[in-house]
Amino acid sequence: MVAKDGATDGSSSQIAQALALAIHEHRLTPGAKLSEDEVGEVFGVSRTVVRSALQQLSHERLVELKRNRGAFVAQPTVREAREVFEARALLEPRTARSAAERATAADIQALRKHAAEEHAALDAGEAGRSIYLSGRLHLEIARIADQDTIHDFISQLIARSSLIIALYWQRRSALCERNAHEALIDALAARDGTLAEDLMKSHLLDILTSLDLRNRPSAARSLREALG
Amino acid sequence: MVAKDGATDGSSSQIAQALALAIHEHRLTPGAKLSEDEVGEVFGVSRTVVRSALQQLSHERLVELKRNRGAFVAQPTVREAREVFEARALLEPRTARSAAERATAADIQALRKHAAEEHAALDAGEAGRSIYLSGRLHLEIARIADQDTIHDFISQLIARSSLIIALYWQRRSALCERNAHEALIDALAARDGTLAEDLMKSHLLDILTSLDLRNRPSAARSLREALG
DNA sequence: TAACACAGTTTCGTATACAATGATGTTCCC
DNA sequence: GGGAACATCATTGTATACGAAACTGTGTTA
Repeated sequence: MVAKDGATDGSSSQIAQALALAIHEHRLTPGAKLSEDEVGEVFGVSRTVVRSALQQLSHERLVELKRNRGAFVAQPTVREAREVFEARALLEPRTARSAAERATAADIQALRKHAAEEHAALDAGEAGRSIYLSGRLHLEIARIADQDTIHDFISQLIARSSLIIALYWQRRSALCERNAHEALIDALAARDGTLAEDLMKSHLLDILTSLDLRNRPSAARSLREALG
Repeated sequence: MVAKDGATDGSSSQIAQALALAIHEHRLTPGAKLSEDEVGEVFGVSRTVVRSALQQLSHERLVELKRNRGAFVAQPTVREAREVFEARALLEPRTARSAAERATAADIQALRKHAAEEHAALDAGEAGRSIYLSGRLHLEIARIADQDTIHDFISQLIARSSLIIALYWQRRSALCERNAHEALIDALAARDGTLAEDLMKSHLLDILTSLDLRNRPSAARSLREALG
């Protein structure tokens, strides 16, 4: 996969992507029901292809399929939240190191542009989009490391992180991100693999500790509203 | 998931599991075509549920779905082979350390039983089954570490490794496995996390270097023959 | 008033039918 | 005889239909 998704097998993958984006940007919140009929009507396809899309998302752990009950946007538990960041801690620091060793000037430029977009979204008050773009930055780093398999794993973990943040984020300490990403990109630009690895490690720890892993506030919105 | 797969949503997952087992044990070899009609006839279900099963397997990278062409048992490239073991090198050693720190007496006993089965299969000349059981041993270690998310990743990597071995294995050096697994279990039994981590790391390296990552011998067998 | 039972409605699970795409075999022309 | 265009066939992609399971609301009863 990486950059362009050449293997998209038509409509079902497109719908899965659209739904995933809506989830990433928190337009669809954890617990929201995804009725097959309703999704099918929104996208103008039959339930057959919707089922295929939902199954894809279920395998990425973005939606949960309950037998005879339907599909719902996943609600990661506290335990799952810890596990996801445990896995990221295993994968991303070493990947950041590889990325630092491989990054080209064009890569660095793309990363900076990405970070700028993220800041712009944050300044514009689009919190959901900024979180999505923040995840994309991590993914871009994984892409630079040029390991598709690990990239795919990180992709899934970031997607789930988006859900986790939606559930367990506490308002304060929203600005730590900015400096962290800047420093990371600087390390990559300097080809300093060790520094990049350390920064990524502490960055992930920062995110984890900024979560409130006790209670679970939630808010389900309707599908049609989220997809407009 | 881990041990019992409570979330299996009925027939399609069962069929996916049956096909996965056939692939693990090399009764279905890389490149083999999985016709929807044929699979449906074998299992006595309609194409609808077969498609669902094949889609599951495609997400696990065990089968490749080619649009308008059908489903085929995946044929990992040399690059994919390297990537899979790269990912395993990132995940499994640290997981082995966690497992060593958590393993109970019952866990160790289960591991030894598992290893015994593996040896028995190897002695009985059931190469395919012994490879499958070898993978299961790695998976059991991940289960002991009690990290479902990482466990799932490792599960997928081991499944793909089975395909890689089917394609790139060279006959000689079949016995290194035996000692490696014994030593690993000993380290876990001794609660020596550092040793377990090191052993796992070198064990994975051993497997990788025992592969011939240049040419690709392959042999497709018919579906009905493999499934009896 | 609260709890239970039942029927109605909605939604999912699976099978089947039709349309579209790619593969195969044949024929015709050079 | 070789190759290209075409027709036929097989297989997948999608839609629809029917049966089954679960949720909802109402009415009855203790």
